Amino acid sequence: MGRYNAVVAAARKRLYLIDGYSNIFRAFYAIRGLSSSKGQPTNAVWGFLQMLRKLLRDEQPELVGVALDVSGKTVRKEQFDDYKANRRPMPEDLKVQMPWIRKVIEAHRIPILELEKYEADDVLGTLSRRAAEDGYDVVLVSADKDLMQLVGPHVSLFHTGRDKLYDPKLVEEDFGVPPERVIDVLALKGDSVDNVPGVPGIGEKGAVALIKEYGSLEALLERAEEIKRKSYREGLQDHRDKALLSQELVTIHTDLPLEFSPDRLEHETPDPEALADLARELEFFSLLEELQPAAAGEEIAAATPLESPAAWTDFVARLDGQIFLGSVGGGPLGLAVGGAEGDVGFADFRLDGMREAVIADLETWTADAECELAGHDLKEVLRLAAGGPTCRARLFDTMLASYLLRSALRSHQLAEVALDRLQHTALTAKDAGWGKGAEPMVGQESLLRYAAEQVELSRRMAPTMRKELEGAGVEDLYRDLEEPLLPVLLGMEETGILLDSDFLAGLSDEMSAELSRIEEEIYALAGDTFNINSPSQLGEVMFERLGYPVIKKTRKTKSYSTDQATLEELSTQGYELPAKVIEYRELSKLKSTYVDALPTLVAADGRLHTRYYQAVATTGRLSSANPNLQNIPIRTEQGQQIRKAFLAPPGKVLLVADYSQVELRILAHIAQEEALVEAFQAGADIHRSTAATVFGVAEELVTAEQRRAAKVINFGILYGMSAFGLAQNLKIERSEADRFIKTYLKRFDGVRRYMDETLESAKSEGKVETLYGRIRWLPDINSRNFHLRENARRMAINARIQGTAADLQKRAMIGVDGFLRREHPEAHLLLTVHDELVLEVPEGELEEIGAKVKSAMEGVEQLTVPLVVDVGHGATWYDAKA
DNA sequence: TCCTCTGTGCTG
DNA sequence: TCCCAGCACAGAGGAC
Repeated sequence: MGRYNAVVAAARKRLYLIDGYSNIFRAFYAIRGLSSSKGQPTNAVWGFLQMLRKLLRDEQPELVGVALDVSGKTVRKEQFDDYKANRRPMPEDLKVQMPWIRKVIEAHRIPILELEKYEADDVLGTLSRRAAEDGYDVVLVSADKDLMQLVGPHVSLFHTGRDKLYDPKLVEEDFGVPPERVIDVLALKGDSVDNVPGVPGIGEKGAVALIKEYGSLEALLERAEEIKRKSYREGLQDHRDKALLSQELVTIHTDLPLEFSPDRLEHETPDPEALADLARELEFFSLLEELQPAAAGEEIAAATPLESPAAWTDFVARLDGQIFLGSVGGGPLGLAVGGAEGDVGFADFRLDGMREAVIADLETWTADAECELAGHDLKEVLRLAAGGPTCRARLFDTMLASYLLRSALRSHQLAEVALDRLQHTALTAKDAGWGKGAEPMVGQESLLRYAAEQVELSRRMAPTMRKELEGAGVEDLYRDLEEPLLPVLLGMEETGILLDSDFLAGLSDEMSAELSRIEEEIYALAGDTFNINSPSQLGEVMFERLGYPVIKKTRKTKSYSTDQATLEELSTQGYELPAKVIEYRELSKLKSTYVDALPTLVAADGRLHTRYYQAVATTGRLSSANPNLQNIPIRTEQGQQIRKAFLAPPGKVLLVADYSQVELRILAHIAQEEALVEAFQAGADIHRSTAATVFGVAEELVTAEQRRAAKVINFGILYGMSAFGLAQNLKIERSEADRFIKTYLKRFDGVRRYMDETLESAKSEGKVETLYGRIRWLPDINSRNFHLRENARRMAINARIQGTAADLQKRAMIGVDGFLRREHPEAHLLLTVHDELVLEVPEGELEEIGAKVKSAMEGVEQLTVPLVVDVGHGATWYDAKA
């Protein structure tokens, strides 16, 4: 008999009943700020989807269903008028996600369980009872502990929030009473959200204790006069009816007119097509990636291995029209090549003479103005042709096209763009055969597949992208700015800048000595040694061991903040250690990030070759990495020393040219702000002039303090700063900051108009544009989420200004590079730092080139205000400051 | 051991 | 609710 039962028990099938709403609400509140590029909020859909997929994967249920409420009046609502009167309406951001959540459930081929006029809880209650009776093991999946009342011998509750599976024993352990008494506790304590009155004065603790003592609500009410605690006794005697009504309200019905039909609930595999559609629409890229292998796209054939230089020559001879190229591997290892259609060939540079043959053709092609080269990230292809040649060929780079079309895409790497536009998951370097220390062999199938993609994916995207560039009105920007800039950047990277590593080595030793001195002082003050570089250890020392007052906590992990502002505040409060830590931090930052790191990146020619990324910054700026030469210190005396390590070689000097106040000039121009325009035309000190206007004093009477405040306000305006931010920055009251901003906008009416117009057009078109039509999309500008919306507004204000400055700088670079190549072949552009250019020029040509660079930069565009460029020169970057 | 996240700080 | 745009470091902790 026992044995027989065991077999039956093991054979019981498992039915998972998912409580839709409680899981959806939980997902909605647990995940914040997720939305598609079109502004559709997706947090609840995503969270619910994750929960569902995890459940299906981990539990492999045999039967499954999701219960949802049907909108409209329920039987309960009719019976109890006040019931759920307090329940707040579903947030708008969640409401719009409900249709998608239904689609998610449908795509998984899971039935939605709902019954007109009944609540989901009652549907769950009824089905779980029937299923248990019919021999199933039921698992309720919910984040709502009210469902504990349904738990029984064959019904358990999986609590999604706590990740716990409740059987009757665990319910009693965790909740305090067995499942059948859960309603009594709920009835006593009430629930303000659902407007269940309960008994006044009795909370969860009291309710559990009372039910434990008396056994049930009925017994409790009967023996109410025996209760010792007065408030409980009187509460129960006075509100007997409320308690009974509450019990009725919290009781989940298990007797709805509802069939339990197991056939319908049999779990099927999800519909991959429907899921992929959904993932594309809602931009769930990681899900899409997961699905791709199943939803196989068009196969991409492996590249044809070109076995010899002769095979290469033969292959390329048959190409006419556009030539697609893709570099393969870091070295690179080889080059993939193809025409507008047809096979892709792969030239492996490990084959004898191959590299030379390829480079010879590349040089021919780039020199030919009739030739059209295409591909993704062509800078890496052209790098093979020695010395960054004057490129005359037309270049169609799908990376740059993607950047102009959707600057805010996570990245513009081939894999990312292909996923976005072709829904194709590209092979990774690892797939191709690269691993730790290993590289794929010549002719290896995986390498040939990977190589083919480098050309094929770009080739599939190119024609549509061309049309889109035209449609979006950014074709000129591509042709006149980004395309000609590409070879300029390549030239700068290949030239590099000379670094004095010995000088830095000396600096490093001095810093080491200084650091150990400060270190000792810090340990003495702390009473022990610890790692000063560790924010968590430093926080523990200061706020726990030494008991300093906590100034603020960090955003993500809520640990003690130890940033500079905090340390400064502690220091002004008279603590000695924080000031030492500031000193230590400054020095150790300079040492580790610059003094010690830069020499390790010097190439064999003694020079640093940074990379410029043309498709990274969302505003149109360039970024620099490996090393980043756009953040070399300048603000402190100690930091400036590092610039002494950047040198000109013998016979040459460094020339530095930078735009003065370019962003404020652009603001004056775009906003047509008369007060600013006049100041710039008069050649005034712009911060002083702003101070005079805002504080209502004569320019010569502006104090240093007022000028400093005006400078902060001027920058704040460019960034869309709030009164809060300004107050924090100037360390003044919010109300005072508010007054500053109000006065500023009153006096600078054009700026106010500029802001209003920018926000207005951003709201109606979902984007803003620079002076040259560069687009910044702002999907969150109309979001109902305050944080997202305010961020988008600030970006809108700033993107036009910063982006226009970037456009001007890029134009200037193309102009300067052009005349250098024609007229001063020994001079080179080396660096660009947003509004500054650094060149290396022969001593004898210094004056002439300086004048030409200045006029090229200043004349790059005719604005309402003059563009002013300051020029300086010297043997080092330090000496060359303008 | 490698990788990712976090806090911090450098630039325009 | 915390000012735009980047890159890189050290520490910490989890995956392998």
